[in-house]
Amino acid sequence: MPQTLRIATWNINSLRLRLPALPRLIEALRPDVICLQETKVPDLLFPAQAPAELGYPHAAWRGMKGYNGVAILSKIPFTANDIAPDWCGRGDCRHLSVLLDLPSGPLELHDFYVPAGGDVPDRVTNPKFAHKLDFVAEATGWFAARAGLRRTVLVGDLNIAPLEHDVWSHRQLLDVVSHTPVETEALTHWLNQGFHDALRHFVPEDRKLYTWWSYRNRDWRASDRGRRLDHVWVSRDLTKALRSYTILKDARDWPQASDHVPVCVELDA
DNA sequence: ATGGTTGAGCGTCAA
Repeated sequence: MPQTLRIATWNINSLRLRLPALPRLIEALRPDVICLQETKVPDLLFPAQAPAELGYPHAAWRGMKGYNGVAILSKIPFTANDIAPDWCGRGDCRHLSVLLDLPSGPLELHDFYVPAGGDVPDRVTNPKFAHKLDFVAEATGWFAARAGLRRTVLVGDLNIAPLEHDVWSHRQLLDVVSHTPVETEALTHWLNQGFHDALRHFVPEDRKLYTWWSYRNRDWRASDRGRRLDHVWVSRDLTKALRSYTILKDARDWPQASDHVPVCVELDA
């Protein structure tokens, strides 16, 4: 009887503001591990007692003032896995990795928050777009150098919707940051360094699938101009262990909702 | 082409 493991990922867009929403996520998804992005809280101001109070006694965080920030909350013990570089040398708190201490052996977990990239999809005139492409290229190279990836799960807000049906209108978004060919090709190249797209494992590529809806729509559900920016990837050896997925679309209607909704994948671990 | 909204934290900047 294999033990199942549920890993959730959510761009919480301010941990302190949306801490009251975490019990709803937990009730709905019952995750063993929660990976958060855009915590927007410096490490010294992180509510250190909150994870244990929520039933997640093992926690790690990497944050800064105002922007970015990632955190991992876990029911399962883990050890820090500080093996990655300081991406693009910026110290900007976009990645955290741990080794989950499972009965079947350690499982390597990566929580990423990829730069959004600004508004103009041009690396020459827009330094934020250059940073995004450089970040993805550096991450791709780093995983490429670790050939033979196994027992590894990568989650997070990757800020790129790679497939045609990961956006509401492929044609209208080809020039919009998050869905430009240079980004979607770069993300696919990163994925191909030993990973399998766990959400598209369950949902055929010709079906629309979103995890984010802009705040800038009066009725997000009616207009449904979504994008799939949040991802769960597993190393190829874990493909056969995938059991189910949930995109918690209802969370987009929670009070003071994040513009991203939680995503959860269950696998035999 | 533009604007639309939210968060951090008090200027605008980032998304």
